[in-house]
Amino acid sequence: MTKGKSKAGVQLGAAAYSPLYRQIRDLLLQALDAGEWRPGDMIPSEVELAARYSVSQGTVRKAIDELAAEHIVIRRQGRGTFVATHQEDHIRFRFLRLTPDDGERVAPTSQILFCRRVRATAEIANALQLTTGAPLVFIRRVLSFEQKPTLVDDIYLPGALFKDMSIKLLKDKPGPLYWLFEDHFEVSMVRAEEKLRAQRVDAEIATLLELEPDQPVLKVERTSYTYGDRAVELRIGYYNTERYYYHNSLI
Amino acid sequence: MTKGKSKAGVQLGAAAYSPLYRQIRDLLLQALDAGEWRPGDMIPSEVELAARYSVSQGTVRKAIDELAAEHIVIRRQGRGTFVATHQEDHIRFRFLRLTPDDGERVAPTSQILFCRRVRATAEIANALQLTTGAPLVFIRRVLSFEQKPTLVDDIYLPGALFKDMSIKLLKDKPGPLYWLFEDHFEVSMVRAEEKLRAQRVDAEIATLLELEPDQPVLKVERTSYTYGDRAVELRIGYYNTERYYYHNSLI
DNA sequence: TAGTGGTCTAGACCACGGA
DNA sequence: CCGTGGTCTAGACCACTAG
Repeated sequence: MTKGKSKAGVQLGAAAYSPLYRQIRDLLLQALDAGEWRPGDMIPSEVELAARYSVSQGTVRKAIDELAAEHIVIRRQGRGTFVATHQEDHIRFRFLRLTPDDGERVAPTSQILFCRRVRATAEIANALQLTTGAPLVFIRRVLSFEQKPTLVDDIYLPGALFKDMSIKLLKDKPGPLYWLFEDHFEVSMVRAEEKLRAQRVDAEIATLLELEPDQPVLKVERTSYTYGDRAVELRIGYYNTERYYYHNSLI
Repeated sequence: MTKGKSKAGVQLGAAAYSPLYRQIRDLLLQALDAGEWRPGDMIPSEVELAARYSVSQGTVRKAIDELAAEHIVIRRQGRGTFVATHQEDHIRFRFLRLTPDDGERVAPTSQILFCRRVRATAEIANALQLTTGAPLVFIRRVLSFEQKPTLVDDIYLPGALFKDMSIKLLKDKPGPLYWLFEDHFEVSMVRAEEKLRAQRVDAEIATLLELEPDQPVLKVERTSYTYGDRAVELRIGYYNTERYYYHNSLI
């Protein structure tokens, strides 16, 4: 791997050229996916990785730059590069966009209402790239800010990945749900797509959110993805936006 | 500027160290702000800029990389680097997040309802970093998808920057409003912050959106910024999300 | 074919954090 | 003090576009 003679040069045709640094990026992603380094771990230094893959440090650097831009990995000058975790507020609040009209952003408290096994409807199966009838875990919870229930989440997870999920497990583990997913199920949420709408709240959710019937709520449909762009969670949220708003940056 | 002896070395204290490539980035930003290159223009090549600022091509490259990441500039291999414009769908749909439940994403048609001069309330003045009572332009418009009114925008602009804004100008210029802003007022929108809530529609907006009274709508408060992180627009949008949703990516 | 951005390398030095 | 990531340079070559 000397003199700009890239690995890509070996590829047939010309369809799928990808630069060396992206190939390295993908190898790192595979290693992460395989659990070689876990959330919070330091990954090997740039020099080590360069040796391991027989490329220059600059190429490894560019590969890591991309992973850092996706928040899959976090660089800390003088210390090293670490696998991102949802324990850090930095990451956590990228997925929890509700922000108070006044006062500080604080972590909510979570109350698990149930954790059931169900079968995938056609719609859910489609979103999670499963077949209709596939086993699912179905969790409902309420998040409260300052003792006020503000958000109801209905969460659907592929049964195959979350085998021993239980209400006990959910109650034993404080902190963000995604931290439990990382730590206990080795499923790291890397990005998500959301669809937002304003809707009248239905009776059931209204009760949970202590709202009058027919009040407007923000409905948030989220599909979350792990390393290989694999969908591993479908989540329907109902947000009371009377004193909180959903924050978004257009960049 | 040879041998890693950075300009920053000259700075007093140590408070505000900024690497050379960021200083170059800021200089480019100043040039953009001054109108040296206009939206759609090609900026000088990396080699030229390197000569102009007496740094290596690699340093210019990194400066431009940052601007490209912010979508302020667009790189096109083999052609050059261009100042981004809101004419391109790529940029346009980053600011227009409404997406149909089914069917293709298409550009809406716009109907201007009025364009007035008003004075800033304390709240608006605060958002736009003006003083209370400062002159504003106040525009209301309706956006329709497939002849269905779907979105009402109330837009507040600093009068000083949009002196000859008029309903005639607004009606003469088709395409995105931000393109008019760029082209006629030399104000380029670079990023924005939004606050979203679900709300009952008020009577006035309901009529415009052809909705029953008290229907839920998505209220979107947007503050938009130009080059130097200067707020130059406040916009309150009311979205009918019955057949469209607001799309967001969590990355 | 010339000119642009894109990739890759090699090496020197800087800034930061912890032992 | 050392090891980490961060910056900067210089130079060679690749990929793409347009004339």
